[in-house]
Amino acid sequence: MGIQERKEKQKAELKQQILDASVKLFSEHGYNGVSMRKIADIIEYSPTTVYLYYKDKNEILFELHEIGFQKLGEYTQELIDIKNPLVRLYKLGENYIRFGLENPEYYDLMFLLPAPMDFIDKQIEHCDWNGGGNAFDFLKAILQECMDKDLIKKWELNSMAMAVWGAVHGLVSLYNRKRLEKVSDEKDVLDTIHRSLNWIINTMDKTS
Amino acid sequence: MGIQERKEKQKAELKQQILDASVKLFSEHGYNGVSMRKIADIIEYSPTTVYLYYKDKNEILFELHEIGFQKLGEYTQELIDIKNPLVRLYKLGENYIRFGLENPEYYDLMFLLPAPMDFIDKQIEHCDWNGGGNAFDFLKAILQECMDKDLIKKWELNSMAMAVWGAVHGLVSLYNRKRLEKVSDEKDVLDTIHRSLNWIINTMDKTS
DNA sequence: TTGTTTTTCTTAACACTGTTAAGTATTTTT
DNA sequence: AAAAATACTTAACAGTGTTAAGAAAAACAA
Repeated sequence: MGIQERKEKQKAELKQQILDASVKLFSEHGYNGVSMRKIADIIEYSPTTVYLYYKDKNEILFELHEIGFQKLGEYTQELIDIKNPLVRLYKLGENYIRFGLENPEYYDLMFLLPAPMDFIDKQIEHCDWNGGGNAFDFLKAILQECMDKDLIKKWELNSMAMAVWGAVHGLVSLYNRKRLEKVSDEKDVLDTIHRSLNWIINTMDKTS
Repeated sequence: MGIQERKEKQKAELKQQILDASVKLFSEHGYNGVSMRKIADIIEYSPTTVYLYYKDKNEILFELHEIGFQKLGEYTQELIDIKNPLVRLYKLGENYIRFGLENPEYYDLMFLLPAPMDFIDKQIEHCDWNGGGNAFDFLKAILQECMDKDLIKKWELNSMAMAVWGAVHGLVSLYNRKRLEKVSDEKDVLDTIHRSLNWIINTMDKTS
């Protein structure tokens, strides 16, 4: 059935076009720049056609949030060949923060906005948060290695990982949402953020 | 001029009515339940009248966010007579987290949503973030006392305070935005959050 | 008391938003 | 060529924040 095949290819192509249009709008005008009607304008179909390819707007935002995790992956790729796990942890923190500050809109989608999680929750079939889960596992593996090599105090892994993630996420989100500049000298907030990360690693470090 | 006086009192009363209606809507239906038209419905005036008392919606949300800081203050009142500053810090963290989980909509307004900060930034007259500033100073004072009493390692105060705030804020916001339950066992996420706080304090504690 | 001015409030509109029921074109199959 | 299935659109619902222009009410002056 060559026709069936061709039709499915065309459908996949249009679905990709919709996603491409969404990425374009999202990159150029951020979260609020993405609307069903604007997507429809770009692909030159009516707004309702978009709903034939994506269940709702949340599904599109979910796809965008996945792209965000791909980008975050690129920021953490280079770390794998750092031998000392505590140094690796420090660099992971630095790159996580850098990703968050350089891609605030993607960061919002990944960690701040309800939309992508709402999509996951409303899925009938079981659907995990793979992006977040993998990133968290990566962090946990480093922390486990730090404990194994006796670089940090032993502790229940999950809670320690959540605290570390919470700390860097807290810094990024407070900065992006303009809270830090209101309580600290506006000129060197960025420096202070990095000193914060330094303090965290330094305080964890058993050998220091 | 008794008339002038009475008119100003009436104006103040209507302004308060608008705020009361906003609080009611916010408490019952959250952030998305507050709209200019719904406020107008409750006070039984036309939507445009609201604009004669508040510049825009952001100003109303700013007022609500201030009420949130009052509520947070109630959560931290009881701590002042805890002698050991490290224990006080621990209890502060506990109560901050409890506030965040018990009042997620207020928490959003105070630390997550752009609206109240947008209002501050667009004010012509200088306008500080008093709520946030005071809370941050409270935290800094405790940390300074910990350093003075040699309970924790000495460090530049601002960055340490930002790291601690970032950590608890990170935990609260990741939980409220449904990220933690996706990477950790859903049943004991709350326990894990508290173990995270324990780890932070324990890791800071020089004497442990 | 009448007329004028000032203050207060409303009507109507603009330009959007996500989403859906119902109907039209187009394409494929019988 | 007729029937069935697929693809797409029109029009509407029910909202959103905000503003220009005009009406109603109250206060002041003659």
